[in-house]
Amino acid sequence: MLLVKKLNHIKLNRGKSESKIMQQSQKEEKIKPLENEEIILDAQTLKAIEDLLQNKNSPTINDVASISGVSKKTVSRIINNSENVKSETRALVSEIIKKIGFKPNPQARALAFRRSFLIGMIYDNPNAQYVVNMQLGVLDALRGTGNELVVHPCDRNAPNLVNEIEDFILMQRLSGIIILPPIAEDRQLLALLDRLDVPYVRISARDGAKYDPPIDSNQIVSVDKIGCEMAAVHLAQIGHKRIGFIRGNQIYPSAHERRAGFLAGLAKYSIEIDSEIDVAGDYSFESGYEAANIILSNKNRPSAIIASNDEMAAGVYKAAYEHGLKIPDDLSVVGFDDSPLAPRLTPALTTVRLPTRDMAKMAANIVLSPQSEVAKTILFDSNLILRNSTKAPQ
Amino acid sequence: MLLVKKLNHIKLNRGKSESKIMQQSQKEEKIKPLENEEIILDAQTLKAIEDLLQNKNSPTINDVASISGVSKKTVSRIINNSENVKSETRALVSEIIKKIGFKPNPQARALAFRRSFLIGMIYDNPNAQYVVNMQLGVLDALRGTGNELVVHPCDRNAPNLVNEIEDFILMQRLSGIIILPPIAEDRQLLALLDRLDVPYVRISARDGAKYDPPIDSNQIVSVDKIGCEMAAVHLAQIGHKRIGFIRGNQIYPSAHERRAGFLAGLAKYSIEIDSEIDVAGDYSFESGYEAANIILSNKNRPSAIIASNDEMAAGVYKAAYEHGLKIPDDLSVVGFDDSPLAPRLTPALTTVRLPTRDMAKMAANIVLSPQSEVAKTILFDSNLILRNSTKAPQ
DNA sequence: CAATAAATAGACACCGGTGTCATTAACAAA
DNA sequence: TTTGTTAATGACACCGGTGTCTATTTATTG
Repeated sequence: MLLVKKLNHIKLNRGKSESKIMQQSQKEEKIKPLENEEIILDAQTLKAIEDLLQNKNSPTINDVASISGVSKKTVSRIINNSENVKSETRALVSEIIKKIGFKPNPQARALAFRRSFLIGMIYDNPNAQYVVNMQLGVLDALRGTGNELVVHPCDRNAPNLVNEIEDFILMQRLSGIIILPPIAEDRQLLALLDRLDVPYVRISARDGAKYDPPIDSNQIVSVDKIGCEMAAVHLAQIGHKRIGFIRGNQIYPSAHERRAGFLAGLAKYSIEIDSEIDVAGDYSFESGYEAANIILSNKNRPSAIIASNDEMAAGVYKAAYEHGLKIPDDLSVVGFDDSPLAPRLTPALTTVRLPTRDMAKMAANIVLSPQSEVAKTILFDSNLILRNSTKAPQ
Repeated sequence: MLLVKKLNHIKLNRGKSESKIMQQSQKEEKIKPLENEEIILDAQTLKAIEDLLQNKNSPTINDVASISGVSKKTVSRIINNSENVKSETRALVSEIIKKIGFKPNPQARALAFRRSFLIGMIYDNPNAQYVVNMQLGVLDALRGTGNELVVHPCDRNAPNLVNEIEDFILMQRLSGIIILPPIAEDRQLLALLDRLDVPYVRISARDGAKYDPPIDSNQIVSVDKIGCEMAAVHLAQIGHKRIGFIRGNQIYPSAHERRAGFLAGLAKYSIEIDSEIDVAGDYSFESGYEAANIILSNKNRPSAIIASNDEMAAGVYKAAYEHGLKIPDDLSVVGFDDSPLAPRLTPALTTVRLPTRDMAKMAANIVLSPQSEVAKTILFDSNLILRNSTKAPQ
């Protein structure tokens, strides 16, 4: 076991002659460490650490520097894992940093780096569970990186939305931005983000490259289509021949993707879509209720309904109840989102789950990592969660 | 209409003699403004502003200072609404600040002020809607104050919870903290907050002063009791004589308060509580389901059940369904929280609403305002939301 | 072994504000 | 007019880090 003695204790800003003296004494004291070195600090250093810890203020980089006997720039290099630091120096200073519990001040770093180590999450989404899952996912990725999450819900209809968000980003000097649907499709906002030169990731239900004009940015895409296709296939497999569909709000890409999945599933079983039971909705409970009323009043009532989200599926439950239909015996229902609502409905709702939290985590990781030139698109599959709201038709 | 000319354009850090010259020329140029003064800048200043706006970087306090011809300290005073600034100076500099769109850099201020203008929200709460409402309420209060919200969900069972939160607070130098239940009752955490000397507000369902030992801190208290009492009174009024109750998790004060409200309501109608239908739950859907099964299997089945939250009320729906009981005809149900679930259940659930968002807004306002010595307690009443899950017994 | 290059460390200015204290201006009282 | 007092302003250090450039060691090479 070898020792690394602390370098020395002289003041900073010393003159040249002093500097030379230091180097000499240093040479004498120091012993080169092997692997698995153990750092042992001398009594004087331990005393200095002790004294410092009495102090109520949290230690600064200057404290570390003076105790270690190096310049604060060297400490800075070690904090930031920069190159060109001798491994012994690094080991010693790291030890002292740990001993005195030094944590670099984020505001000071922010000032010097010209960015805040804050990640902003911008959204206007009514689904609380979705938003919370996204926050949790981002925090999963941020943990231990020294970054924090600043949430910024907004109103997509506010006239000065773009300006407001610009102020937010510029003032806070955000290190990165994650933007959730539906405003992740807002062209003006995306133009702003491109202009501001802040790393950002869009979360969406459809690949931006497929738009016209295409959106060229990092994005996390949930493949909503797959899940809806699985739902349709599931219903067809257990014997349903006539299946109603309630669409989402058409301004969201997700609505188109989900319906496309539904159609794809039907196509596999050569079932034709009947426009009379393919009804518009807007993702709200009420619209689901109304759409279900239309579908269930059809002279050739379907034996199953797929709703484009769980809210609307809950509306189907209400309409079924009023039509005297029992779920799943008289009517099978499938939702989308696997919201907290789904398992709590009676009977529990079969639905499609998106890996929301994982998507957000991935988004944050991309924002944190050094940006490559080409925009990344990462796809996440959705999948079907079977519960008790579907059954073979009678 | 009178004019305020800009003071002058000399460089900062000028010598004394220069300084005198400035003052003289200033006297000649300046005209005292009346109320409703209109600020007119001279051509030279406008040119300087023009030049600055070409620059891509956001303007700094030095830019404002040099254009206005005052020191940056004076600009600082104006930003912070300090005293001892001549009203003309203030008007002029404010005008220039507006013209060039100067926004003080929060990180620089944070460094100098030794606090970050970030408000932390600390919680471990599974109810997404509750959390999101709290966030929205806090943001309502923060808007326009230059503060931002940093969210910090955590795990109440983590062994190093206190240390982790201490690091969070100290490193980020939070300007204030809002802490949500249930961890707003955690004694260790509260001890930490007291020790750290950061303004914080607890949100809770029971007045901390009533604890033993009492908690002495700013707090926003929801009076859960009132709402439950109203629920019990409502059921009694429409004729229910035998009412079941499902308790919440007893580690939360809310559980006690809600049950106390229930008992108070019964007492008003001289209804006695039967311990056989006063069943434990833990706020989860499953526990509600199981408790309801116990209650509904009672030989003397009650005609109504009050559940301590909506989740458990949804569990009651499931149990009722399985017992072949129709809500509300055979069984009335009342929940608590007015979660998004409540109106989406079939039939829509009568429940108690807490003014969550308003509570959070108030909490944030307290955290932002200069702290008085005495701890504030602010009460918010809950109230009953009537929907379709209650009906006179048959 | 000297000459040269590469690795390591430090000095100093700077990021963009605020605190403290000194200085000057404005105003009231003598 | 002079003096005393308060209002208004500025100079300068400082908050706690990083960037740049220079100086010093150490390693490499002819």
